[in-house]
Amino acid sequence: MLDMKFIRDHLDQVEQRLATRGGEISLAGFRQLDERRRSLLTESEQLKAKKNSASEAIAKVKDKSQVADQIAAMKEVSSRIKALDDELKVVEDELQHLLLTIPNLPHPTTPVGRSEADNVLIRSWGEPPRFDFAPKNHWEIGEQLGILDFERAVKIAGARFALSTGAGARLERALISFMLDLHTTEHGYTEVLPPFMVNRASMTATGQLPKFEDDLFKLVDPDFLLIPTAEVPVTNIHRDEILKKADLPISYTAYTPCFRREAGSYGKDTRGLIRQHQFNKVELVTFVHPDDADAELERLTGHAERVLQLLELPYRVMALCSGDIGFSACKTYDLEVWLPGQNAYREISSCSSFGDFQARRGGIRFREDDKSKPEFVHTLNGSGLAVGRTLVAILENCQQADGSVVIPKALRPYLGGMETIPSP
RNA sequence: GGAGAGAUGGCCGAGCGGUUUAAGGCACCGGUCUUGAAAACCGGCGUACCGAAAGGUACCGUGAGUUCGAAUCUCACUCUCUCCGCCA
Repeated sequence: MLDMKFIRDHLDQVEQRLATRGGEISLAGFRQLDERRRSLLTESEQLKAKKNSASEAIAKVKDKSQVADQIAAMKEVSSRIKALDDELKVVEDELQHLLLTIPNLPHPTTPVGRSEADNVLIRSWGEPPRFDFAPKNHWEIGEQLGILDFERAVKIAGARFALSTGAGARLERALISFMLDLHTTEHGYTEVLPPFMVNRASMTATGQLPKFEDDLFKLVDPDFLLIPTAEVPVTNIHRDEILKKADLPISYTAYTPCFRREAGSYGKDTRGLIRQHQFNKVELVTFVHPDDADAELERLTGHAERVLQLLELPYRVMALCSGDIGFSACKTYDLEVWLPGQNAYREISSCSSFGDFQARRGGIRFREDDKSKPEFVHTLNGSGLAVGRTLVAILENCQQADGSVVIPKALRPYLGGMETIPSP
């Protein structure tokens, strides 16, 4: 959510900066609601002041019959206040809903562009492997090794679900442990294991609601929603709190499954593990002082990159353009891992800075010192990494001519020293 | 699922229609005293919104209602705790 006062004072500038996201966002409705709200509020509050002082005067008189006409007059005032407050509530609800549907302002360093095609290459790491045979897709490799079973997953659940078995299941568990250990021991994150279902207030704070309800899986109980990312429960750890400046930065890492409806992506990535209704992810979430947010995005992105480096998987870092960043983000770096089976780089992590956008929605604040007013913290998060896609990258990059897959060295201690997944 | 109890400021806790600008205590911050510290004493100490300011308004779990006036009365809901049942 943007600061209402900032929008009011910089209406044209806000409109222009939002326009770089594409689509059309008009703030004419905002101006109208904002003015109506303030005029109703002023009138209502003046009448309340009058009512309060009259009540005090009436209270001092013992014989109420002497002030019967005053009491009658106040009855009028009260009903007028009620009428004003009723209208005010309608206006404020509308204004609030409008504010909740306005996306974040792109960061000044976010490249301006319309689509994915305008994203900017920042750096790349590692060399795509050369094969003296035709490299296979991960679903071919996985099925041949007997570690991925898509057919049975369809039977159990449906399309866009996967069943890992044997070494596949163990590899995924190893990846989760490996990532969590790296982030907790070397990068200073605190591990958390949050709820996988959250309430509507939590989804609203991080920005999934009210606009993207269709992307979420809902339960019969309407109060609970399945998380599409650990960002939601973890960021909400500090919702409606005033943190101490000395506590910042706060860094959490969490493994959770993620549940996404993938509405509107029917044609895309229909085969394999790339796009699933349920997938595992290790997430990084940090709360920082506003002055540190820019540097923190670089650090956090580096922490996600470190996972790929230790796994020896080639990748590149892209700065998303204004037309491609998410609703709540002001700046985003995507890490794209090389996938030989697709002969392309594909997203494996998305690291974003949200400024005070989520903090304002969620009331996450800190005090500069004991005397000063609370200010909003800045929040950031990134995948560190998407576990299913990491499995895909390992299968495709580390495949051998004989159909076996060599396990990256860093992962072997988590697999009882296993060096390869042998071809059956 | 059944029965009961409760929800007040960072914490404890009083208040149960108008002397509450929410008592009192603890914690915290500033000061006096002291060689220093402690103690004692004095003062300060919530959040949000409207306003150029002065100032005003709202908030005692949430939402409605009664009343000239609600932390206080009524209704609904939510959450927490205790016991019973069920359960990994």
